[in-house]
Parts: sequence; C-alpha cells; structure tokens
Amino acid sequence: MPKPKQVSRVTMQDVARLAGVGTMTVSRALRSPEKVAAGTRKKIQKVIESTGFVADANAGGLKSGKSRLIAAVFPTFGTSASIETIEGIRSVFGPAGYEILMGDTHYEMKEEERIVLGALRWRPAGIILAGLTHSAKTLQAIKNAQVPLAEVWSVTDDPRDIVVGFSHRDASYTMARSLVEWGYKKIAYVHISTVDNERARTRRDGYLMAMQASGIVPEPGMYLEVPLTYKAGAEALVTLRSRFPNLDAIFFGSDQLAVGALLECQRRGIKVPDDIAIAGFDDLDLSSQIIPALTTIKTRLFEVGRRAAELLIGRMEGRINTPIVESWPQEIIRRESA
Amino acid sequence: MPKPKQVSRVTMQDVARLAGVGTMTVSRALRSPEKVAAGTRKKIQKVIESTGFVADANAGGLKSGKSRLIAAVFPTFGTSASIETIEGIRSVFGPAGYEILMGDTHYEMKEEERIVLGALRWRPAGIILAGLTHSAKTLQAIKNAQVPLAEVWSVTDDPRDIVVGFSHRDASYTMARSLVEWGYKKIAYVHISTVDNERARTRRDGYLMAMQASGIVPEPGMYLEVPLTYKAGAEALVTLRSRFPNLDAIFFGSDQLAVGALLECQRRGIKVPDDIAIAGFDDLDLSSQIIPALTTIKTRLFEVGRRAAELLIGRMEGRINTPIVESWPQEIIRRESA
DNA sequence: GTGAAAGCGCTAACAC
DNA sequence: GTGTTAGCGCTTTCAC
Repeated sequence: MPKPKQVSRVTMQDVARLAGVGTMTVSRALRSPEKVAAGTRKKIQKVIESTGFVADANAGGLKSGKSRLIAAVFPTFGTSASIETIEGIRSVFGPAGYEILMGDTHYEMKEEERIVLGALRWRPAGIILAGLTHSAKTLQAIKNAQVPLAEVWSVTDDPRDIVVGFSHRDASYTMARSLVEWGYKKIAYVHISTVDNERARTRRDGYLMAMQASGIVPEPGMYLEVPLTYKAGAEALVTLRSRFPNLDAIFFGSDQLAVGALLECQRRGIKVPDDIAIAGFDDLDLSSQIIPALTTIKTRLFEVGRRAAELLIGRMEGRINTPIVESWPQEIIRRESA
Repeated sequence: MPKPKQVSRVTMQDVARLAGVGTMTVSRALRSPEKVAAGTRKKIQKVIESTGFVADANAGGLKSGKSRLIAAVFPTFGTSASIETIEGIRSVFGPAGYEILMGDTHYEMKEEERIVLGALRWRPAGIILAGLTHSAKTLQAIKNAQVPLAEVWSVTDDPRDIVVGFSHRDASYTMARSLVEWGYKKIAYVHISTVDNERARTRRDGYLMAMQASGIVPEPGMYLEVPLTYKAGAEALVTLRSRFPNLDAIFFGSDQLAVGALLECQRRGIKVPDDIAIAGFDDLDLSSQIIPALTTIKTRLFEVGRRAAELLIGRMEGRINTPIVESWPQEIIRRESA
C-alpha cells in the first residue's frame, strides 16, 4: 500500500501538476471517468492515492449551487419506524455517493424548522421530512430554496411534491373492524399525542370511524392519550380496565404501548386474549417474540424510505416533475393476543 | 427533458445592498452579532426575513477550510447504544449550530472507510467514530485531513486523539464475579461477533478473566457467538441448556439477547432465576419491564456522546491539544433474573 | 480527449 | 463599527 504523505492540504491543482495534466481532467476523472482516456485516468488515480487527495465538496457545491447531500429529518431516532425508513433511504443514497445530514426534532415543529433552516445552508440536493405536518416557515424555506422535498409515512390527496407512505386511517380502521369481526364488543384505543402529528391523529380517526361503522359508540374516556413508553402502555391498561370493567379489547396505536400492556397483564395474571385482547400497530421485532405474540399491523417503512429516495433522485434528474403520491400496502398480522 | 427553472438566489450581497451596508457587516451580523450595532443588526435582520436569505455554507466552508459539520459514524442505527450516544452528541452540537453527517456501517470496516472518505470531502470540523477498531486507510485519511477525531464507547491506554467510553472488560468482569458471589457455579456466556469489534471482544475477555479468577475453567462450548437478535438469544438458551444440563446461569453480552432468552424461558416454563439465572449488558428500557426484570449493566452512553462532543469542541477551539481519555463509570443493576 | 479562463458566495485580513 | 480587497478550490464554458 502506498503511504500517503502528510501534507497540510492537497488540492486538485496539486494532483493535476503531479500527474502532468490540467485540473479539468482530474475533475472529470473523478466525476465521469469514462470521458477520460484510460492511461490518463490511471496516472491520475495513482497520484490521488499517493497524495491522499480528497476533493473539497464545498468548492464543488459552491460552483454548481448543489451538493450531493440529502437532509433527512425525523421526529426521533428512538423508534424502529425512523430507523427502518432511514435504512431504506441510505440503501439508495449511500451507493449513489450522497451524504446524509440527519436531524431529530423530538416531535417539535419548531425544532424541525430550526433543523431544516440549518440544513438548507448546505444547498442539499433534496430534503426528506417525516409526516405531512410542517410549519409554514419550514415549507416556505424549502420552496424558496427550490429543493425537492419528499414527505414520508403518510399519504394525502394533495401532495406538495413527493409523498410516500400509507393511510394510517385505513390501516387502523381495518384493525378495529377486524376486532369487531373477531367478536370483541367493547374496544378501547390508546394513542400518543396528536399535536402536529397526523399519523397519530389519523390512526385514532380510523378507530373512531370503525366503531361508528360497527354501530358502537365509544364512551368518553374510552380513548386515551399517553406518552410513547412501555410503562405508559402498562398504565393505560390498568386505567382502562378500572374505568370499564367489561372492556374486552384494547387497540394500541403503537406496538411499544401494546408490549407494555402485555407485560402488565403477565404481572397481574390477566389472561390475553381471554380476559382482554390486545392489538398493536407497527410490528416491531419484539412483537412476534412477546408472550402472547402480538396481533398488529405490519408497516413497510424500509420500502417507503427506499422509494422516497428513488423518487427524489428521479426529481433531481428531471425525470419526475409533477407531485406524486405512492402508497405501500399494510398488512394485519393476527397472532395470539387478539 | 423539462428542467426546473433556474431562479437566481438571494446572496449575501443582495442582502447587503438592500440593507444599505457592506457584505462583511451582514456576515458579522450572522456569526457574531455582538460586533454589529443594534440598529444595523435590526435592519439586516429585516431584510433577511423578507428575502428568506439563507447563507451558503459551501462558500463559507470553502473560504475558511472548515465547516460547521460533524461526521458521526456508527455500526448501526438499530440499537439503543447508537441512538443514546447520538442523542448525547446532538444535545451539544445542535444548540452550537452544527449539522451532523451520519452514517451506519452495518459493522463493516470497509463500509466505515467508504463513509469516512465521503464525509471528509465536506471538510468537517470533527469526526466521531464508534469503537477503536478502524482500518489503516480510515485513520490515515483522518490524520491527513487534520480533523479532530473522537472515538466513543471503549477506552484505551494509548488514545489517538479523544476517547470517551468505558472499560467493557471491567464491567463484564464485575458482573461475572458478582454472579459467582451470588452463588452461581456454572456460568455460560453469549456474545456477538468479535470481528473488528473490540467491545464484544473485551466483554468476553472480562467474563473469561472472572472465571479464571474464581477458579472456574469454562468448558469448551460454554461461550457462544450469535447474531444480535431476540431469536438468537432464545436459541442460545436452548443450546446451552442441552449442552450443559447443570448450567445455573447465563451471562449475555447484550440485553437484547438476554430478553430473547427470558421470553424463551417463559414459553418453556423454565423458572428464572431458580432453574437458571440470566444477566445482560446495556440496560435497555425494556429490561426493567420484562418478567422477571433483568439483572444487567447500565451504560451511560448519552453522557459518553455528550462528553465526546464537548471535548471535540474543546479541541476545535484549541483548548485541548493532547490525546485524552475519559471513562464513565458503569453500574451493575441487580433485579430479579439473577 | 483535454486545457485555460472565469467566477460561484462567502470570510480573513486589514484599512478606515 | 464598518467597508474593501483578495481569494478559497473547485466546475462551467468554450476553445482546441
């Protein structure tokens, strides 16, 4: 292995000089090698390796006004929803030679705004945001910057640009209807905060619509908002059972809550699904392992991330130039808990 | 092929002209407002808001040779170890106005190399890598670029630059010794791949050293390498119990494996800790909720990330200019499973 | 297939 | 406190 020498900074000009060619040829050798003669290319490659030259993306981005950088902003890195989506995004952009600027908003729209504004300073080639609920300032800044935008996770009839996700309302509706079909009559619902979060809101709406369609009127207090932790799921179970002694099912808007509830059932000797049925939403790794195995909705978020990235590249290359919505089918996974 | 129309952007010069000041004053108003008169500042702020101007970080980075960008590379985003550390890093760099370029290597050293080389094109102000095991090329490239490096998670006596973490060997040793103290005599160990992963290796070494110190010689087949999944933990339990019928404890090098094993015990009616004791490493959220609650080692990875970021800023500002190692104490959490 | 010239939008250095 | 000058290291353009 050739030993790179320790120099303060090697520029493309240095490489060009050492290889006995013009800087333009070096630039081409890096970005479109097929336009450079094989011999020249080899010579340049050798110099690059021996000097440890790394092209300055700032200079390139400055000149061209665009950089091979994608901004991706998610509410949190702590859920598998974000992680799966990010993995899907990286599976496309990694091999394509893009870097990813990542941020997490902690579910704060104001923080999202701060992160997006910061990211735009880099003139990214594209932006990916989670969900459809963003501040006017965030959206205006993206529009001004003329940066392609992909919104992932939800779907809408009126897309701003690229939208890839699924209907949380339909998925939730289907699960709630299934619970009714399976014979459950008194079904509670537990969800996380719906503030600036259309996923949580539409999931809850799906439940409410299913109840209505089934001729069941959920009593007040029968749907509950809690934080996203195992413990909150456990506590919701206890609260709901004491409020409604004849409750026969609880549908949780997230598997993490449902797992928390299942563990609480174990602790208290409550039989699932005989004493009470439990259903979730997300299909975490853990959900198939927990006892009893959790009935839930399987999302396809790796695919969602992957497609968002592909469509973004399509937009960047001018192949796609109208708003577009792509929906990935969800699947009810019936296991033992309901 | 239709292309998006190229509308000219708002530059700092435009802002300067509209505010009736020089570009340098605008630059200062953004980066060190205290050096600009309040009236001037207000005038500039107004123009920035009305034009939606966002300073081009590429230009700034080009001129100064440094950008307010941090590269952070982790083996995976799918474990809470990575996520906690990243949260700690962001808690410092977010408020300080840095963006974070993130990559995950899928535990591949070659992929780490690719990601680091890509990130260096942006002339980042600092790099954070997980662990101490990196390819020569990766390390040489970072050295050439003269970018401050923080390595997190492990510790060493011979730091390259900034190192923040803890001794996995000591933590693991302490847990294994505690198991002996608590009366367990035949203790197996389950770990993930030690290839290019000094955390997994030193955790295993800690177990082996504790056995030796306790006068116990682990039989062949008594420590096991498996993938990092719940299922693998369950399978390891079954394998080890059939190999060693009188096994009385299993120490898992990761809570995820231990949880998988606990769930398998439930399925099979194996009593924990009476039939077999289970211990883990990491203290996941789930570990305190699972039944029985898991005895484990609590790591302080948020703090590790936070301190790595703080020390990196210290190095960038010239306040720290020698290699430095910081170790965060770990804690054995004894719960019901052992 | 290759190179020379021009300049992207900022900021360091220095003047005022 | 503020402005002027000079370039950072690439890529665009166009000539050969």
